[in-house]
Amino acid sequence: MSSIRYALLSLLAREPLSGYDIKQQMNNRLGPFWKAGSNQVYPELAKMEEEGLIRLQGVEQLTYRPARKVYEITESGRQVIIEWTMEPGEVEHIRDNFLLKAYNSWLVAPEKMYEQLEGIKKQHEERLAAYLEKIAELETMRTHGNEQDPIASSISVVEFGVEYERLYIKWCERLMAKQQQ
Amino acid sequence: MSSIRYALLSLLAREPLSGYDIKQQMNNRLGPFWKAGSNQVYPELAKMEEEGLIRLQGVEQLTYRPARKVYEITESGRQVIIEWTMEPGEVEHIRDNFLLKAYNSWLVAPEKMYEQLEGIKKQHEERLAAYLEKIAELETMRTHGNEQDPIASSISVVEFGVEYERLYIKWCERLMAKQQQ
DNA sequence: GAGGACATGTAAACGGTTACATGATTAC
DNA sequence: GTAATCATGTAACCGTTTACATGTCCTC
Repeated sequence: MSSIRYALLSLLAREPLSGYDIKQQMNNRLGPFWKAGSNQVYPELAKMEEEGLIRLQGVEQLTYRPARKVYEITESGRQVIIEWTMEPGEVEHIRDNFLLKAYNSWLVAPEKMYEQLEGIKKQHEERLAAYLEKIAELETMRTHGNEQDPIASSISVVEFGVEYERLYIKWCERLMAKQQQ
Repeated sequence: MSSIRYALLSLLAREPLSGYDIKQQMNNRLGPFWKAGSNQVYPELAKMEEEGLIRLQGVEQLTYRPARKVYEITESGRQVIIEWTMEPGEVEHIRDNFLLKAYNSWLVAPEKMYEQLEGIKKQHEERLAAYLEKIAELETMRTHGNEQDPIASSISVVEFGVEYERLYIKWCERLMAKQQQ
């Protein structure tokens, strides 16, 4: 699938960015959705430039720092990402190690499992708070009544995250109650 | 993390199994949660046997077929999986390509996006039905009032799946409504 | 006679994570 | 003086996916 390529094009379809910007957007802002390391971002940008999907928009040079290379998407790159977005795909499977731990809960003392659940629940509560904040921020930037607004798409994705975290928290609470019976 | 090792031990903690059985359980029954290929299962079983985490319980030989090697967990393996289950861990990020497509929905015609959502929703509805069936099946096997019953743990995990699919379906419906505005 | 189930395994390719390397500036 | 930020990139490793290989039995 090489999903990293599509992730990069998805971001560049919105605005010109440098490799560093892309890493920041992925790891800080939309962190829990996708992540990427420099080793994936920089070589992939180089490949995509060769293939004409993106082009160097400009280079910002400060003497004491590596040149900041800002890329923009080309018409060809836009077509590729649009095609991919419309392409039908298979649903993927949930991959979460904590579910595997829950599958083993019968093996451990209920008090121990309760502690585990408490810790995981807390982490999901933090994520939930971060997503809600992110949505509030995005709402202020939104062009109302325009569903072709990229901000509206961003909000939809983060809303998924909100619902996911709420589900996870509720599920933890239900399991915690069971450990106390 | 080498989560494949923990997945194998989690299954073997419940009952003795062959490599083939394990693949079946992962890819058919609990499919959408974890998957594994033969290239992961067989070498990992061999390594775990060497390390004394599992042992060969017996070999069923039919002349016309490779010998069916059934493994059982050892006390040492049991300790390893219990330790891991109680070990605190970081929450993982959601990795789902369709969310990336939704992030790009502003790029495509609303009718096209509607079709995409319809297809994905359908797939999640099928999964939901399969999970509900699985739970009904598990409920009949359950030892009631015993939370140390492995079946109860299985049910909890599949219940997570149920809630996840319901969330996904609702989210698709909300987005579909937006495409029609 | 074609294809799937059973049952083990290997090989090659891909994708992702962690760590390394450089080097000046700024903040504590 | 220590650590973080900015900014590019490389190297080594690990885990996963897909395909290949063998061989018989059973069903359509």
